[in-house]
Amino acid sequence: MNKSDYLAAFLRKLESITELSAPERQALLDLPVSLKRFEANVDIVSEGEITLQCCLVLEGLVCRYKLVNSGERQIMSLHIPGDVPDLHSLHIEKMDHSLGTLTPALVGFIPHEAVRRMTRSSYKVSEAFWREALIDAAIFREWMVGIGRRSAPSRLAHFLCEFVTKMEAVGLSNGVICELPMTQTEIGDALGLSTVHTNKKLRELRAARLIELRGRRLKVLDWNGLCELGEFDPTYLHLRK
Amino acid sequence: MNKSDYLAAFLRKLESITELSAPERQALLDLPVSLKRFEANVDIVSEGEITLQCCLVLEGLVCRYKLVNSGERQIMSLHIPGDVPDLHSLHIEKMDHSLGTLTPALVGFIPHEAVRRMTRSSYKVSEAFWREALIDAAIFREWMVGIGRRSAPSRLAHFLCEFVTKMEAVGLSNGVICELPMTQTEIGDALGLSTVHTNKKLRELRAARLIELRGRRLKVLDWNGLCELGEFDPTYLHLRK
DNA sequence: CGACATTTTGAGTCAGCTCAATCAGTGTGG
DNA sequence: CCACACTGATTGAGCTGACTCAAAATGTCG
Repeated sequence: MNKSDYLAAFLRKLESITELSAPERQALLDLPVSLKRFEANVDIVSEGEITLQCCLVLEGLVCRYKLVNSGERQIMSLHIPGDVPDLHSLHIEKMDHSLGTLTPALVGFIPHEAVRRMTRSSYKVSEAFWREALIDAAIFREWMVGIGRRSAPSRLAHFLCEFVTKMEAVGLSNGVICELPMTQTEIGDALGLSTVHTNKKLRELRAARLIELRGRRLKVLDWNGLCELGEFDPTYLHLRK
Repeated sequence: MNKSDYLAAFLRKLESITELSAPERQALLDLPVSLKRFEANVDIVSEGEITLQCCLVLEGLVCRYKLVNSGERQIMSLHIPGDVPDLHSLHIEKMDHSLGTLTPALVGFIPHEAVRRMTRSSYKVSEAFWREALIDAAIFREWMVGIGRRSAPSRLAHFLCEFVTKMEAVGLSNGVICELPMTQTEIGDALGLSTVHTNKKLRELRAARLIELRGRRLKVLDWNGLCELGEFDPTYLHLRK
């Protein structure tokens, strides 16, 4: 795999939400990227840091999180290959949260400098990135609604629907089966639930024959049932097609 | 009050987060705005609509919300004079949530057309708006942490700290006293709490001499105590100064 | 003075939490 | 191949923060 294969994941992601012209695509492929591997459960960028580069997830699963004083963690978003989870650092230098790995990961770093040069030379690219930030925000809102107003089983169902949909959009799932390399504690941290409760409700989803979940592998047995339970409507993901 | 007085609120808001040059300021003041009044508790834009204009809050309090099937509401953000709560509609046409008034409000509408012309002619303005969207997202994240991982009293305290801070940034509070024209039901909807529980915990904050809250008027008696209880750290608001 | 919206209170219930084991899967070294 | 260590999944037994229901008190405004 060479550099443009890596950037291809990024392109694929961008094109799942926006249309790009050939020169724009080329400009993106020409971005300078330096690669770095991380093991599982380490920070890529920590809260409070000032960054001079954006990071691009190439392999693995990455999350955005914050810790509260009691020591509990809230995971605020998940990032799969193709995502640039800290594009916002381009305009907001100081991180108000951390970015960490959930699995071993391969990450590409692109200097702000280079990204800014590109967004300033093409308003199309600039608007594509802006749009990407807006979709991120839409996902935050949807999670907020879930945490604030949905029951644990519904939240769980919604979470799984969203994950499969996002994985499918970048070709990492067929819509039925995908890798879900998170522990139940981590899933709970994303949904504002305790580990024990997450376990019990996950068990119920299996008992209801909505899903199969063994080890890191998720299989959706009843997509409609899962969507209904989670009140999942993918509009907020604003995917093309 | 004439048109540029209205746009001045918007400018003030933008300048609380970004620096603008004189020509940029002028271009913003030249934007075409049409005014409309709304009574309390009505939608300005509803979920599912496709919009061709951005709305600018000039007077009153506006919120972004979503309803879930059980009929419960989650308020996802509050918008005070100077805010453009649906700037995102510029790049995401279909609303995935509603925008409604909490009080009678005066709203200005600016055609997407005009905004887009301006953002495309000045990358500074474009980046200012982008930055604004990123700050919105940061606030969503912070609310998510609160709803997911903080106790009711802590959430309440955090909410009040944030509200006063935002009001102060646009000159609508002196940091101690401000209008908070929301019912306890609405505050609960913003925090993912029931009305009754909101009432009881608010009462506790008063009993602890942290705040005074009568009618629509909030007075902070013990700012440090309130911040501590709410674990309030304003970094995520990314205000200048 | 109504009529209506909002706040407050009390009582009882329950979803989700904590604590404390136990079980299962995986990897390691001998 | 087995014993041990470690991580993650599961279970059971309370506990409690937050919820619902219902009613009373208070405020607001034409």
